[in-house]
Amino acid sequence: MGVPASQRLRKQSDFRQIRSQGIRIHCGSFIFQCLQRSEDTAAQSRLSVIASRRVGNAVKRNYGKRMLREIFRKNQAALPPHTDVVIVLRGSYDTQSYAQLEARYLKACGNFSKNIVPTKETEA
RNA sequence: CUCGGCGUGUGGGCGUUCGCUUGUUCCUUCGGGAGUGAGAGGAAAGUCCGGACACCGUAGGGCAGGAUUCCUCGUGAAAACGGGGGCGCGGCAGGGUAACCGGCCGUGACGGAUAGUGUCACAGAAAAUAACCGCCUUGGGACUUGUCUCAGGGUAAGGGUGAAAAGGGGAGGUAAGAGCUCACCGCUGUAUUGGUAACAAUGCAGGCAAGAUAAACCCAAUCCGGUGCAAGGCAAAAUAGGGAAUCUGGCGGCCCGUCUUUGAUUCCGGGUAUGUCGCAUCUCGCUUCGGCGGGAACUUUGCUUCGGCGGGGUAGAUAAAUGAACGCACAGCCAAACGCUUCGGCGGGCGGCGGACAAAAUCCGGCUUAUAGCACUCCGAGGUCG
RNA sequence: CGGGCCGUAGCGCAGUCUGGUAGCGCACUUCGCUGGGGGUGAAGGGGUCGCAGGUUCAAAUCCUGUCGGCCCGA
Repeated sequence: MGVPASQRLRKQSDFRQIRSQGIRIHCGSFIFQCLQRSEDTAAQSRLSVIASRRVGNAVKRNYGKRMLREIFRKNQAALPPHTDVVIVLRGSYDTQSYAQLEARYLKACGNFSKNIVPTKETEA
């Protein structure tokens, strides 16, 4: 796994919270969901990749998870701090290369940052 | 030489950088950090079998249920696999006038149809206690005097139907027929011989009594307690030892027996489904001392605990670790110039694309299925040369 | 990891246990009733029974293997 254990999402309650309160961005071959936690919790961003059986066999599922984890690891600076990310993989991911997936991921991160920053300013 | 097929083996290599999981050593401000090792497969897959291991405790007996099924030898804990043989079926070539015979190759879930029950559509008289037509015959009647008709009897040789028609095709025999009789073949029983056995050969007898189906029920023999790592242990947390029904007994298919005992079972509702252990050092060969057993006192031989040496192996994740980027050669696919051409193509390689099937999840042994390319054995087809 | 169920006409399902004719509803085609549509009536077409092999005279059905889909169990 390209991400250490402290940066993985594990609890069912975390998934439920992100699913209900987070922002969802469609990126073609995957769905990007994320939520910025309050600042008193752990400082690092966290990730989880979901690949259902509809995506393909075990080899295809694991390969997609690894690529997206690698993208997350290399581009942590693109995210606001202490953000939880859930990526739902779709079956058509293998039509795109690693570089194409990375570009879509960075675009989604940029959209998320633009959405989240003004709300923070109004709250402040 | 090319192409195709069955099977077996192999299952992309090297290097740099950035990362993940984990064993171990050291340091630590107990958060972690540093060093050094290890890190998917032949099928990890499907979950079709068998076992180890764990728990339950009706593990005793019987019934039910399930599994297996020619013989023999070997490996193995068992499932299973392999060698050889027997029998049946199919194919090939050969011998023989023929019946048939032995040979090679392939193949078979290959116990039992005289233990019993069931089923056999349509067609057909009849589908398993066979009389429709036909053949033969007895008695009565009619008349055209050898035919018809009525009542009865015998007959499985012939007819057509069907997947299958009651041993086979001949000779004798008869009113017509019939294993009624006879020889051969086939069948059953029995004896002898050969073989460890399955089975085969021969003799004698019976005299056709015996259709198919057991991947229909079933019978015979052998084996099987149930549940499965979501087994189960520990720790922590949470909560309402709540409500209803049934039975007075309950207990993992049922009964007997046994054990325990005053509550038991089922349903509804609620809560928890977190961490950790299980969960990763075994196997093979040789051998010293010792122990047990065999043998006859010595020599010697079989098994085995703790050791020693050597070979091989040694992943342990849990929203689930093996990845990403780049470079170099080696396979493979597409393919531009250009050359040859019998105008069908062949050679050639600028350049581009780019690694088969598929990923551990308690472990092990099998089975089945999926597999690009390469190598090898065997088989088949085509071409060329001698 | 361990269980269970289902693949039959375009769709939803019977038939499988107990072998022999593949059927029902909606949909589809043609025709009639109507000026047309809807509705209704009549007639008709359409199925390798998931795939492969085997048992049998004969397989959707029995047996074995395999592919796909669905569900349940802490």
